[in-house]
Amino acid sequence: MPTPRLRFAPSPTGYLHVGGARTALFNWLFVRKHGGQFLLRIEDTDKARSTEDSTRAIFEGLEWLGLDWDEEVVHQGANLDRHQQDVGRLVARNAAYRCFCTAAELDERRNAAEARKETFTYDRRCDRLSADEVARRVAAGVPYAVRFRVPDGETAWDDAVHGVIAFPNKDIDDFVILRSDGTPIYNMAVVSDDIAMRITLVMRGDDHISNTPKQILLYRALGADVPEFAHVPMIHGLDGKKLSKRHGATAVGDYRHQGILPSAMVNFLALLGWSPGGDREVMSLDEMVELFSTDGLQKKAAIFDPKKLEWMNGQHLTRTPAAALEPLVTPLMVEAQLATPDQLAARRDWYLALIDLLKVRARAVGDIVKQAGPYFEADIPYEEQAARQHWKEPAAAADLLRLTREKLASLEPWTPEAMEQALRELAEQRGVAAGKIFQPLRVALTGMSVSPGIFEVLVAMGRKLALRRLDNALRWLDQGPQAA
RNA sequence: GGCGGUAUCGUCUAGGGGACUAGGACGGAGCCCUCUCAAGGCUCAAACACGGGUUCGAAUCCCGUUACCGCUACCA
Repeated sequence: MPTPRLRFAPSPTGYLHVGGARTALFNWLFVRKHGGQFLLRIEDTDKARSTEDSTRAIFEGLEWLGLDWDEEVVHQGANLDRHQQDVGRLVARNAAYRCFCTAAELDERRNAAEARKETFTYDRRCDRLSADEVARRVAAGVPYAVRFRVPDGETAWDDAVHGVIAFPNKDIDDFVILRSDGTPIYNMAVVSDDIAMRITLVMRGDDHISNTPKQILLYRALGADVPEFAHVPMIHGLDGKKLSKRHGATAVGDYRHQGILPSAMVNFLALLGWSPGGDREVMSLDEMVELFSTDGLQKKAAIFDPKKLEWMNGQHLTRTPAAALEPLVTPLMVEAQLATPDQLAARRDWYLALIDLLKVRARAVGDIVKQAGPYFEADIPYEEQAARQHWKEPAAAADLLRLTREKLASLEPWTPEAMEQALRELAEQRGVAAGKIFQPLRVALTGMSVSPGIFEVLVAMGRKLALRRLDNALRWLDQGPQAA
């Protein structure tokens, strides 16, 4: 087997779509598994729809996902000369011919055929023109397109995911390969570029299956080796239709901003249409490289389920070390005005421990920040629901909180074990369930009825801040909401 | 319409002639753990599209039907 050379060839007409990202991922996994090169080609021949911004978005998306590419990025638009030369070779070899039919004439004939409920196929009338006539029209400056003359027979290939697929050539029209303005049609440009890039395996979406016989015919006519093909399934939305804007976020950048980890995104995308076999689900990129095989590629379209992505993200969040999460979390901490980068850096060990404490309960990066407020200096609000439920009778609640404060103020050492012992003792003395101490304390400390274990909260908060929060809560309970 | 592709729980999938009473995961319901919420553990509901073959035996192989998807441009 020659060294594998695969490519990802997006059109820069929007942002990096999750479908494209997944196709890129499969290409990348194949190359990193078997060795070889993963190349990037920007199909920017459609100048009207291509933008610099979306090209950059594609690079950023791939980089974020960790899909690095080899060699220089190829811009299809820069290869116009070669595309035209290849068309010229096909005409010279008599594999293609000039067609003087205008778009308007073609439309008319197509409509007429449709009206008669017939399938329109180009009738090759221009292929029957004499050489003299063709020369005469060319000399006269009559505009022409170039059509590929589809030979008789059948075109088939052994697809790496579908097995043998065959098309009778009679069902393939003599398709245009060069427009009358001299620019190549998609199939022509792709084949010309894939030959030039020495691509050995074309792995792309299965919406290209019916382009493949045309492309194979082109390779052969050009005298080039035909590469292998692997057509991977599409991604659909929850309603079973092709994934589009109305299904919500479709750009990988959207998920990045929602707080999805790249490792989770890549893991989730890989499982949409590929399986390592067995029950493996949560995997790192390295593990996927290890396990990847085209045998595990699915034939049917997969539906994008955001719920499972969230779950997957939660899994990756708990497995990712705090030090790796920190660069993602810190900007959000700063944005939420909880602390400055310098303050966080000054007590990095404490900060990393806090991230470890909160990440277990997070499904998005931002969830860590949402829970982080109580551990920083600024005063906290009390959730109405929490206060109502756990501070039902203010006087009694204040009473218990005061005793709790006393215990904590003098507690030595400041450890979960000591805290637990002291507070359970208190509960016993007062003849109440331990939860009757813990829950009101949780509200005083965090303002919420949900948090990590209460002793973990106390440790992360530190004695000084914890006592201050208790004092604030007591003032609130004694004097009403205004006093806090 | 023509051509091509696909078809296992709601969703992602395991499965490649007998190990299938069809397994796992998400989501749903419930229980356990427990100071709350997550996490974790356990349990439950939930699928081989349909019809014919082939075979001693079919989710697995073949054919047809149906449904869905794609292509059918001087779009990509």
